Amino acid sequence: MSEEQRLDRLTSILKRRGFILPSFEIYGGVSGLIDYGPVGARIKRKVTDCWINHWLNQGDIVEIDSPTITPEQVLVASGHVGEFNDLMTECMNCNSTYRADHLVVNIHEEPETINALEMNELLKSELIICSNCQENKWSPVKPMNLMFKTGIGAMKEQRVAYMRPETAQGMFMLFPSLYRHFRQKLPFGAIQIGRGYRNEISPRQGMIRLREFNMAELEYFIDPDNPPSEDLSISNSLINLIPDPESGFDLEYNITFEKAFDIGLIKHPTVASTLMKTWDFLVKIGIDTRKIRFRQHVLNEMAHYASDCWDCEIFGEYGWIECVGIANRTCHDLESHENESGSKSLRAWRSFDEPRVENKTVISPKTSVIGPTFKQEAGLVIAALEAIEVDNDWPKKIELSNGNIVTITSEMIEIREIEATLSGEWFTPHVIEPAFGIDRIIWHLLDHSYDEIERSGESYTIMKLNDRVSPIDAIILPLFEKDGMDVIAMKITNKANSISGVRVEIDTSKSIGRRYARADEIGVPWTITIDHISKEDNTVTIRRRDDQVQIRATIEDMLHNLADKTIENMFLEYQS
RNA sequence: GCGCCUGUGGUGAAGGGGUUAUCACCUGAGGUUUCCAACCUCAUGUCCUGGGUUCAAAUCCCAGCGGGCGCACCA
Repeated sequence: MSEEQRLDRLTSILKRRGFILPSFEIYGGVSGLIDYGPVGARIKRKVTDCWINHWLNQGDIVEIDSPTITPEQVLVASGHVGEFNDLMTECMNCNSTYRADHLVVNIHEEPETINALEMNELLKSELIICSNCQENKWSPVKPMNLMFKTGIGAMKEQRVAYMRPETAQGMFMLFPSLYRHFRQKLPFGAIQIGRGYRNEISPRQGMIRLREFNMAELEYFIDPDNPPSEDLSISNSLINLIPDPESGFDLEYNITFEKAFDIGLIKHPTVASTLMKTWDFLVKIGIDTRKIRFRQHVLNEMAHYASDCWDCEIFGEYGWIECVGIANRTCHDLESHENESGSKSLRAWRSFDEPRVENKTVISPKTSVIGPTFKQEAGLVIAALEAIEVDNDWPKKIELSNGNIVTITSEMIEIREIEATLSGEWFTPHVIEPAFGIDRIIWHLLDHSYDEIERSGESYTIMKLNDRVSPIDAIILPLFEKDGMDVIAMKITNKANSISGVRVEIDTSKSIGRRYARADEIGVPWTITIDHISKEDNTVTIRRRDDQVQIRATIEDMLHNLADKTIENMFLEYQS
């Protein structure tokens, strides 16, 4: 079997056996959209369930679910509307396409703020030449919208909206509710699994770059002055870490998370524990530990909201692919939403250890004088007085917010010493976010599990998925579909499926060897065979997929272990 | 978006301006004491879509759609 063709063989088996297929194929298909077939959808369900439990088990994290249709304002505040509407231009000589803001970066301070008309003018500058052909004949710029735009409302006056490019905004929208739910104590987090949408220019590489994809994100809200940390010494795995090349560290490390944090490679304690939990999850579902690495973003690669960022990359047929992004989004999102919406409920309260007593000198307006003097402008006068510095230089002229200048005399005010007791303060929480690309993770899970072996001169395929993520728990096989074996098999199937959390299927067609082969191909870890002896003594054979070892057990024991997910323990004397 | 290559049953391939398009595997029905893709009989095909050239197009040409690679893009 040639290694070069492995990707083709894997892709075709995924299609043939109902894991992953192109969407809308009878209409020609749409690039960047895929279907999970009957086998793939089961695996996806198992992976996402496992992910949800992984985080919920932490105790201070809850699950939420929010709409994919998102009003424009939300995405203006988050920065996506600006970021996702880049202007593109084309070289009229050689047809190369560029982002216009990248071209003018040397002649303009803030390229991202330029509008289309300005940009067309700037591109006429002789300084801007095509790096491909050295000409400077640029087409008029066109916006490249990476978000799917839609409108809320069926008739006129639609409110502009977009399909969400990430699930995270849902968690930020629910911050006030989460804050109450957790009885106003940080840290806490919210997770969400759902679809995200990006209208990619050119989706490529099978299911790696999709236009509609499954994301799983955690927003973990923390007090930046008191960031929670976990005991990193519980993990002694050596982790492949690639620091930012400009950070002054070596190019690559293989060290524990604890060590990486101690030497300052991972700077933030909560980021460090998030990296560790990300690693734990990937290992739990069966990603090959040798094919995981964490790469620190260089400063200018970081997203507009992030202050510290690591990618978790997994190696597969397409090379190293970013599958999880771990970012310290700081207070960016909550603060932006506070500014955009005017909401005051996006903050948390931090009590001081000791109440702070502050003595202040303030200008206290005498409203009994100011009122009759300034009449309807009195309110503006009081507001203006609050903003000026305290001194004893009266009378003085001050400017009101409506532009009028008024004279304030010492009779209108009183200079007073006041004592204020502050028991705490409001602040905007920081957010640590791991964002998992579920489709990319499932791709690599299948890639790492796909095993091609040779058996009696023929190639043989085993999908070595572990119990946690296998599409079904077991397949029930009557050796013959007669003599009562079919009846026993049906009984076992019904009984097993009535156990909560257990899913089995029955397969009666073709020879027993072929049925084993089919089960191996879709990654079923156990096959249960009913033969003539089963009728005599209620025993069946259990076959272990990965080494074809068989044991004999009673139906009762088998069902018991299936329910407890402990079939493996029945093979203890056959350790391979 | 641009350039090059490409599209034939579920999968993998062969062929190719002219009756009914070929093969293997898979799948379905039946048979066979059938424990690792055994065997026997039978069954199952929009040659990606649209337009053009032609007496005749799955085949040649053009466009679209899909796939691969390169450039650009991937906040």
